Amino acid sequence: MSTSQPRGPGAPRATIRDVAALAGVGIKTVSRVINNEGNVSPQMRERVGFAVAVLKFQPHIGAGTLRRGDRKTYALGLLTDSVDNPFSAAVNRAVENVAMAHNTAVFAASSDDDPARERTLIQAFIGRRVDGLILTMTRSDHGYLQHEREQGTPIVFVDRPPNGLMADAVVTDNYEAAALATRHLLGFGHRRIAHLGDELIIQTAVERRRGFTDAIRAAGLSGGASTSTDNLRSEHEARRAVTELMSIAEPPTALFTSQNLVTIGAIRALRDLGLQHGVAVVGFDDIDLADLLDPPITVMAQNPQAIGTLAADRVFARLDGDTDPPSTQVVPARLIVRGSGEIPPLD
Amino acid sequence: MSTSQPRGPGAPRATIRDVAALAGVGIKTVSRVINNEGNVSPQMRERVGFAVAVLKFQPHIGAGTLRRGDRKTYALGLLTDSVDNPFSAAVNRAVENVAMAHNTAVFAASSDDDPARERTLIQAFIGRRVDGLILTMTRSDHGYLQHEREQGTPIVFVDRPPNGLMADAVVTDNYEAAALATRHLLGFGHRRIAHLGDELIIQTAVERRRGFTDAIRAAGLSGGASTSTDNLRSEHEARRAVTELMSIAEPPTALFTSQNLVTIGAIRALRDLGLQHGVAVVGFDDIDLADLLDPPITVMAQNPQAIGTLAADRVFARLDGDTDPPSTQVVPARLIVRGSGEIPPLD
DNA sequence: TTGAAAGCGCTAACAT
DNA sequence: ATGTTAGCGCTTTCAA
Repeated sequence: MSTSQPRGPGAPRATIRDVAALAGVGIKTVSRVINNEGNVSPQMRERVGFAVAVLKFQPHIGAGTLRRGDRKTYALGLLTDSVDNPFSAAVNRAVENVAMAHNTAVFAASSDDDPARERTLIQAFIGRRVDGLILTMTRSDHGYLQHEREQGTPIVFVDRPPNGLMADAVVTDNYEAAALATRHLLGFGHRRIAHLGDELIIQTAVERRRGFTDAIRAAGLSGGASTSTDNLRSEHEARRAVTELMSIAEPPTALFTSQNLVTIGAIRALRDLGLQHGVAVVGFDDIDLADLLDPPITVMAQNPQAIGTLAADRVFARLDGDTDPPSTQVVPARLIVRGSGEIPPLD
Repeated sequence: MSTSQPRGPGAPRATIRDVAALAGVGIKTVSRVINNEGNVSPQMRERVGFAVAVLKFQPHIGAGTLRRGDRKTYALGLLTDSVDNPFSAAVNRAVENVAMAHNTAVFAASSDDDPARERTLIQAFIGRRVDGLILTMTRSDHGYLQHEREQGTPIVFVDRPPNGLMADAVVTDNYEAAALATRHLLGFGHRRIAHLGDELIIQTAVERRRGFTDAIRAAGLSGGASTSTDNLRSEHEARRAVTELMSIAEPPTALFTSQNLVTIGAIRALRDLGLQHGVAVVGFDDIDLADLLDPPITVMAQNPQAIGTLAADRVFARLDGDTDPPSTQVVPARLIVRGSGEIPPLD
């Protein structure tokens, strides 16, 4: 084991010039070798390769970016609500896989669905001249992105559509998926269903709420029978909301929880009350171990891997010169029936 | 909503020179303003600010890096096994929080515990001249990092100690935590305990296995009574391994599963066999919803948030000139007793 | 307080 | 097939 300590720089970092000097060639020849260009004799290639190895030369990608025609940084900016959220983490991994195949690194950042933080992080990406942006945005106006688009930077919105911008997007049909989930509950005879939703600053929360409300109306139920609690920002808030909800006079017999953390909070609340087998639950987003719970949780599952992959593919297609009009790709969600969503109403 | 499409660059991106020209000042003055340096009159500041706004000028951080004395890119490289793993995702988020406070962006990459991929990704970080590296490594030799350290780049190892390098590290005491978990099972009278472990290419897997084995030996049990199954690389493999294990003549009465995915695979296998209440389980790493399972899962929980925070703090301390000898910080793990680990042996 | 010139490490354009 | 020169957008150095 080495005992040397990090006492700051030892030998200065080798540059392309150092390599050229050691190999006794011009710097352009070194450039040709490290970029695998043609018109280099095998002997040259070897001499340069030797010098590169001796000096442990690592080309400075940023310096190349500055001079290169295409100005590529070989970096992407990915913004999600949080790298720590399982849904976003799956998107993140899918994006990384595609990016890696294109020699591209990924900056990952978490907005916490805070419009100010969101903007700060995007500016940071732009200042670093990322080749493309993959963004999960709040509903706040983000027209400020237009300028960056005009510079030619591909921008793809994931999970939620853009606001005030015509741009590529990869999303789930949240309205339809929520309506489907709601109809599933209606089909089992429920007439008092509660919707528990995320912050309405988030576009998908609005869509899911609409899908729920319209499905309830279409079933000919009065709005009063079914309720909606919005702006639940954490598992904790969801838990409290459900606990309160179940204590009212005629409590709901079924819950539609419109996001993974909300679903978990609701399940905890029902457990606390011993109602997990008495109240039906359908959640939006799949949850790890949902099948091992008692009852197993029925969910409307999105496909984050597909969403991430398609979004990254779109970015690289644009970088490769695709000039088709912006398009929105809809990734299907699917209902996974496990048990919690098939509990009939008690009364 | 705008209808313009992304037809490649419109007006070219404004540079510091464009701003200077529009404001009728020298570029150094613009530089002073955007970097908030002193010695600029208020009038100048405003004139420049106006031009910046008109042109929507965004300084090119990479260009500055090239010339600046400190050479900082204001970017960090974070390598974990996968951004998609809940443990790593929690580390990732903690690192991001610290980095953001230092105006620094985070490249996040997933090694899949593959030494070749690991090296490729680190080279990519180095080529981008990140200010610091936070790495979760396999046990493969990584002496090649020494050169980068000598260039002054702070490197902090997270979750697993470095191999062939004296360097900062932030880890859990895996040996002790595994021994503790094993003693917990022994305390309930188990004499046939199975260890189900991750790939031995991973240092922590080796440590946990050692902790298990030593605790078994210290209890005066013959090695034969307790078994170890290693190199389980997925939930699926763990599930199969446990299924087989339970079909032998004298099957174990307790399982120590040394990683989150392995724990989940084991739980599924026990369920399949209807043994979830008959065989004790203690898992390493906490699992979402572990408390809602039947039985709730007892785990030895690490603290990924603390690990990520301390690692990032260490990087920035080094960047701020800290020259203390490399140190290893040990973050405590704690046993969370929930039920599955307190099931007594049947025979 | 302000600005002109040089140069960071690389690639583009143009010799040879 | 190889090398020379200029210059990417900034900051540093130094002069005014």
